Amino acid sequence: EDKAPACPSEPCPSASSTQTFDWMKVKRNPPKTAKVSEYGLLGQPNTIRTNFTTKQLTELEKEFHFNKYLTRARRVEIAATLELNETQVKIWFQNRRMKQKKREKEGLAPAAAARSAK
Amino acid sequence: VMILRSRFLDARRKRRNFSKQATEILNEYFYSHLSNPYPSEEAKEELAKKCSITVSQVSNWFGNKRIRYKKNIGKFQEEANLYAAKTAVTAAHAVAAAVQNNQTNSP
DNA sequence: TTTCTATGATTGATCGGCGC
DNA sequence: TGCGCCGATCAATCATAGAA
Repeated sequence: EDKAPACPSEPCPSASSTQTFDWMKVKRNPPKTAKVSEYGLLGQPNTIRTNFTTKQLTELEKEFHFNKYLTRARRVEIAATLELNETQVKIWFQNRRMKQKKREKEGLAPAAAARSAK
Repeated sequence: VMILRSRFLDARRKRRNFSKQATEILNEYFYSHLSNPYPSEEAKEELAKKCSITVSQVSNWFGNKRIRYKKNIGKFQEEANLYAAKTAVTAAHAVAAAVQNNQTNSP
């Protein structure tokens, strides 16, 4: 499954014992959260991770407990209220749902493990 | 910038390093699959069991390992050689076990 | 004890695939 | 052709454990 000799795209310039595989070259494109303005020309837009404020997170969390999924209207409303992009709100909910699922999974496993371990 | 970095005293505060054996197992898998260190869900569960940690922790470990490895390959060279030699013998086993986990590889 | 490094966890955002 | 979601992953950062 991974020992295919023809997979690596390159042999690797100077490796003493290991080569450079494709996964080591993977590069993510910078966030599109950019707001062209503010910087006029260059000055790297928002190529960095947005740091949500406690207020924004509190509001998002509150909304999440009310509804796990957002409607377009609600998304627009929240984005405006919290001064975030609709995409950021959408992504936040997406990540939040995954986090929730992960918690439920981690929350039940220990119980089952403890039960079977008894 | 007092910033509310406080972040609710995250859970990551009381962090515990994994046992030496666990790290040993994870590294063996990582270096014996260096061409594609992406364990399948089933492989993660198996590793989690062997290491006595959760599947999420296994995922975190591989995520951190991959990023840090490619960030500074040179720094891991010694470690890579160490495990490469150590796992060379068990490589056949790893491959055999991996055969059942057909991944998706398309350029 | 203080400083620096190794490492586990968190999270905003990206990538590829799927369904509509 | 496009959008939202899922699952996995990336990448940067946080805070601590451990080495120096």
